[in-house]
Amino acid sequence: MLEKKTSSKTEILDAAANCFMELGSDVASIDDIARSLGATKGRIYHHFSSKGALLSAVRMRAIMFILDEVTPIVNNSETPINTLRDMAYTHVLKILETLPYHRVVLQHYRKNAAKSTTDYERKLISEIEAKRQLYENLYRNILEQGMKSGDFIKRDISVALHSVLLMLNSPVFWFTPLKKNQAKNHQEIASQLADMAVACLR
Amino acid sequence: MLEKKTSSKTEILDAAANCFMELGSDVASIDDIARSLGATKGRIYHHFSSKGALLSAVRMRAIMFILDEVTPIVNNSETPINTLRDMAYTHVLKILETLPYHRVVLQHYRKNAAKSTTDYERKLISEIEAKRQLYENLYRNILEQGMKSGDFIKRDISVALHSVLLMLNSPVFWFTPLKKNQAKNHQEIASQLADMAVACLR
DNA sequence: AATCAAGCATACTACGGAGTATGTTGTCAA
DNA sequence: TTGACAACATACTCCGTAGTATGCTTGATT
Repeated sequence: MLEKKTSSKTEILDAAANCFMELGSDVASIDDIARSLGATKGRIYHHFSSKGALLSAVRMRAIMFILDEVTPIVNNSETPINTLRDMAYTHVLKILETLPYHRVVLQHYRKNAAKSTTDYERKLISEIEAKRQLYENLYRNILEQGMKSGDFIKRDISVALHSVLLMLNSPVFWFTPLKKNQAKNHQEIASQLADMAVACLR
Repeated sequence: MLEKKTSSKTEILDAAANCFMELGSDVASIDDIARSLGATKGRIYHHFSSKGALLSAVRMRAIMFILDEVTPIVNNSETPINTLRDMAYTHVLKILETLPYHRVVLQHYRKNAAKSTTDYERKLISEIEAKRQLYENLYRNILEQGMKSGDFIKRDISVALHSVLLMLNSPVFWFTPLKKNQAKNHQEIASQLADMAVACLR
């Protein structure tokens, strides 16, 4: 019964991610999302208190996909280069698996403040921001560590950090899913991007 | 009189770029833009036939900023490495100068199809896409040339191309203008990003 | 068997925003 | 000086959409 509920919720989240991705989260209406589910508004408002809350749930889920996969990699006492490469590879692979969610996230990379948001929605947004910071710091630490040890060239930490992270997110912009050899294709892209990410730091 | 007209138009474009940047092009209303000009809708609709046309004008202006600066660099018979570095440096510098416009562009990197667009607006969008393709090909040619000559590592051309271009656009995401040492700051960022762009290809 | 709530659907309201129709002012040309 | 047009402002209309209030159905519980 609890599983029924969460499965219905994630089904809504998946549909919302797709609609937000295709039309943009401002243009896509709740009715659009409901229609893509073969349902009506009632179903969505039963699970989410507002459109902003639904959007935040999509964004949070996107971040947690990545955070849950990459966090365990950090503490394995490898060299900065190998650790970063592992993180980058895993990041790209997971991005490609859950692409619609991350397309939505990138729509909101800059546009933080909507026109009218409630306190509750602002709280959700700040929670998302906290997770994003957490994730960013994983990379910041590795970069600082690598620059200190001489594995990486010493650059402005902020410029390097953002550039690398954005490069790892680049498939969100251009990747189009194919049917054939999907897994292999994903791995190849992840491998190349991980190589480039490491390369641009040396 | 003609100058008066174009100056009023570019003034509107600047205001639109700022509003679109801050609120997102879907949320920002024509009234918002007019208000930021101390004017009303009438002024805007006198110069632009619709909101979509105004948005397209902003996007087109953004691309032309860059295209006009970078295109002349290509044909100077330098090595691929030096040419690419020059292109990248110029690109970043111009991006930083005209930041609001490019923030708007990036909001629409994926979201091509709005909900209801007229034929005229679709024509504007296809013209923008053509310019974007033109610009992309400048880099594609240099990359192919450099991979052939051995200056660059042979990678998937598409992956490398998009990654480099996105890296050069990365300040659009994180850069916040300061008052102090602005020009110097711009040049330093451009230099670092150009270095990284070249580095990740070797 | 009756009750009750979860999980929706249906039918409404309210409002913001795009677009339009029309009015107003300044400027230049004949 | 007048008429004509550019460059706006003002005052509307109309429609889509977020949100709500309420009704319906089904399965679990007592």
